[in-house]
Amino acid sequence: MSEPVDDLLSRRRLRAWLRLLGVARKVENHLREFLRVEHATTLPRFDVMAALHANGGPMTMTELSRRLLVSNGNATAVVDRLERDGLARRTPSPDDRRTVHVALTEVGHRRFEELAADHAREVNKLLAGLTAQDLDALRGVMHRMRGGQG
Amino acid sequence: MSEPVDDLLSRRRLRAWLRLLGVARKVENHLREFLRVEHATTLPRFDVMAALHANGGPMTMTELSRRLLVSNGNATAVVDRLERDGLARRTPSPDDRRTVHVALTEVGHRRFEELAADHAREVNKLLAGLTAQDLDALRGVMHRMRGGQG
DNA sequence: GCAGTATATTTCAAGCTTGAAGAAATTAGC
DNA sequence: GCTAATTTCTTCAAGCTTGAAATATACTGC
Repeated sequence: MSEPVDDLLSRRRLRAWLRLLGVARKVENHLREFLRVEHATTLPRFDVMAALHANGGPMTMTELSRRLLVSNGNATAVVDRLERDGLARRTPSPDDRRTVHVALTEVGHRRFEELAADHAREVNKLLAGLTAQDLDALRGVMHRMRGGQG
Repeated sequence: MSEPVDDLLSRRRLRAWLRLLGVARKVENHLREFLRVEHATTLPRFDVMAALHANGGPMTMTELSRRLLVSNGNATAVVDRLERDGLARRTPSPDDRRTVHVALTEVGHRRFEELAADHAREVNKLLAGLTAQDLDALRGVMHRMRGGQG
């Protein structure tokens, strides 16, 4: 039940994945450091705030965890801390008493807007070497990569 | 000290990064699940074993943490668990009493070889949609992406 | 040799993350 | 309406991860 993986293309795919992962981690580490030093916050917090901000209205915990590709237990923990710091707020859903609506507070929105601009600049700096052609190519590759899985 | 990031290329770079991160997380989550269900292990353990296996001889903790782009405290923790499970072994360096040499045990090597083959197959499956041209393109893009940072 | 500096590792507190189990509410089938 | 299955969220234990402090050793310049 396991054919050997030794043809050229397979090997190249594995190398490509390892390379991709390495580059992604390096960029992620850089951004984590940037958020910590310049804005005294963390990547998970930023991700949650970004999702809530982008969504316009409030989200349920499940929507949030699915969007961010993390477990629901994780979403609970990060939102707990954002709420503790006054950046997010939970309100019970009027329609469904199982669900909670999470949204940024006014302070949270303002805070995120500051963060987002700097974050975008930093990403742009890190990816400054990429041309429009690179972005075109990457777009296609990411699309076909994502297609491979459910 | 902060120019606005609103030109087209900058915006595309940000979107490309978010896309890349999303795809990488999805693949990573899939592999994590695969390792857990099929092999009762975790991605960090796999990464450490892979580094030790690939290196041939033993590595120091610092070499290991730099290779994997993680903190030294993290390397300590994962190696602790691998050692506890009899898969890795620490031996004091004869040359430098500050450093430790970490290596896989015999069992660790055998275990990793089983894992590695399956892991490679799984990656190949996830990336099955990528052609040789995609891999060429990705290679260039990753190279230019990495060039952007220290 | 000594003082100061740098390096290697571990320890620690805090936070992140997961998967499983539990509590509460909704939905579906009868 | 009742029961069973499903959904939503939280809690929990374990593990992962970080950055900083502590410890121990090695190096460098006098």
